[in-house]
Amino acid sequence: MANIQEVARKAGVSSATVSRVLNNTTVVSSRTKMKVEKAIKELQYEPSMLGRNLRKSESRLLLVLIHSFSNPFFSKIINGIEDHSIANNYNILLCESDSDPQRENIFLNMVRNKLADGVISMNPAVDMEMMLDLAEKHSIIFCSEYYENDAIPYVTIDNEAAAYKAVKHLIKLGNEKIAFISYEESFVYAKQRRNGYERALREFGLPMREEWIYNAGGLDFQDGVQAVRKFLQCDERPTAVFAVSDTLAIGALKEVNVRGIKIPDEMAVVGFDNINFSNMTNPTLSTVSQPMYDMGYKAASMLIDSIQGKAVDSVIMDHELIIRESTLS
Amino acid sequence: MANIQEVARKAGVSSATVSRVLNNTTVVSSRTKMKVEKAIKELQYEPSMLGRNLRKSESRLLLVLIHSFSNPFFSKIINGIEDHSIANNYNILLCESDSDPQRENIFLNMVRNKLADGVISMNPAVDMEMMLDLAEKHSIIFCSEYYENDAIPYVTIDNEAAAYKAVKHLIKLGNEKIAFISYEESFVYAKQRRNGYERALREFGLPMREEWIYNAGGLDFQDGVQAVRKFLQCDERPTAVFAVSDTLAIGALKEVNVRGIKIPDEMAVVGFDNINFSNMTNPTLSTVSQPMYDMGYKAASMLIDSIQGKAVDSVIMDHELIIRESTLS
DNA sequence: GTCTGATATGTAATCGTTTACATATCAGAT
DNA sequence: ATCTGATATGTAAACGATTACATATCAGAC
Repeated sequence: MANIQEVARKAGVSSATVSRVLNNTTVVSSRTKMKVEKAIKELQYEPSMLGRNLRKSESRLLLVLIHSFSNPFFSKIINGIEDHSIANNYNILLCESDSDPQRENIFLNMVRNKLADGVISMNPAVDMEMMLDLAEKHSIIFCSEYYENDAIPYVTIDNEAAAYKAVKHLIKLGNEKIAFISYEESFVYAKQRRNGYERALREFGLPMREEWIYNAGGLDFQDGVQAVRKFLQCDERPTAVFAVSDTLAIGALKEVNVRGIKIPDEMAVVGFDNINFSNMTNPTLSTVSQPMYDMGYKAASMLIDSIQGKAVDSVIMDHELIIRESTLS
Repeated sequence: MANIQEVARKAGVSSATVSRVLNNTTVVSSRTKMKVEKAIKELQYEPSMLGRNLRKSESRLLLVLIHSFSNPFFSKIINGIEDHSIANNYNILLCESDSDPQRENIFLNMVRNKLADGVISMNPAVDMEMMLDLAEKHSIIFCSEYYENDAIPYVTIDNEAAAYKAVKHLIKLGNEKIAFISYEESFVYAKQRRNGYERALREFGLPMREEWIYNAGGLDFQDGVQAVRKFLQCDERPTAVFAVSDTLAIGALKEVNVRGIKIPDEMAVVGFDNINFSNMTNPTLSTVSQPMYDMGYKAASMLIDSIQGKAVDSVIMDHELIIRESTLS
């Protein structure tokens, strides 16, 4: 593979001039420019990013940490991240750290090792201390899940308000026994959603029972199925379920269907995230929609700003309650 | 940020020795080793991949091309790719080229520019000529979708046989009017699945009608919905549907449900891919399962072999027909 | 004919590693 | 005391770009 020196030799100029042609950085006379371009074509020269990256000491790669590919919630966010990154000549290194906790370390080493210029973390299970430490020398943005002080900028929604709105909607429909499918309340988003759930119940003077709260072991459909099985064993069977995630809600829907319980009359269900599927279930699922694409786009924009040394502020985006058949009589 | 020279100076050795300690490449006396490790710790030194990559002229990055994140079919494959890559000190650069055809060029430039050491393409819409050209100088593996000569190694399943098996299953259930939801028959996998469909019909002497074949405009749920609407307008209404993708089949299921048509008695449905969600629909979806994780794992293994100059052979993996409620009376 | 400033190009250092080759050191054999 | 071979370390040249600085060229003004 030809390098810049060979191109220079062939064109009868110096490598500096070739570089100038390549980057359009200074004026090069049109005659030399043509000579250089001819040489490039003849040698099928392609500039090496390795050389350029070393010299500029940047990789133009952004690390994106997610918990798991299998949750479709992330795909739209990633679309947003990717679009903005590519438009700014960055590329993304998508890393799933779910399966193996020590894998996270491998990934974060990439930014320490200059293989990535910055990080967008969407993984709520991330080691916060490590992130805080890393943030002192590198650019980090949280997306969706974040750390509850302003040490690291984030883009998210008001989870508490969204959950409150969802539960209030269930209450307005006449439900008084409302169950909650939670997940890992050490995660900020889960805790906030629970707070919203509790606030709504309190505000309307409704009972709050431990047995109506199921702490799922994961975010898979199957975990939602389990939750409903548990609820159906309660002495006082709940008449509505709010889940912190659509995947859980869809599993719940499934199990309610299987048991022949009528939705929403005997059991109303609301999820969270508005993933694609939520519109394809039977019945369709009411849910809270986050502006996923925009969140990703904004996070990427914030990260690139931060890499370039600009100050960035956290953002809280709008959410929306989407009412579908699972709460529509 | 400290570099290797500073570490060397601090430890009172040469940078070569530091490098040797770092890479465990030659024997270093335990006393020097300790000195070096102490210096590394004190300076909080982290070796720069940029320097290393340039020197070794490799990036240790694998480019993975997919059509779209939104099809969950890919997520398991990517898991397999990632696991094998990371175990071999590679990382993956996941690229979605759906939205923008010229984006593909940006991605493929990464391998020309040495930013990626090889490519796994799962994008059936990829520009084949460009890939063939690229394959002359770089390592490329196709996964799932491939090019029908052996110029570029691939890992896939026998799509024709799988489709045949699925349709035969519908026939055995007593269906004689079987519709087919296809998608872009310029894609090898779609064409092969159609061949399997047609072979089954022919073999059992069943009619094959143009109006029972719907060519979807995309792979979204909504496209499956459209397909069923079309089928229901036929003079002779089909009693079964085979779709080239679970996403299409799930859309079909949805629309059939909405119309109040009984599944599977009045309309049986079979999909393809066994995505997670296919088990959560109501009723659950019969489908063809591909060994997605293994396919990804194998593709990564083949690519790394190829990068290291080994010869690799294409692989055809096993598939399995999974029978669920949508074809179970 | 000299000077000035603008324009175009070349020179060489630099980014941070790895590694071929050279050299130093030392134990054990003679 | 010298030699040998093994072991440990150092020297310096890559890898392939970018860029500060120096220099060459030239048109126009005097």
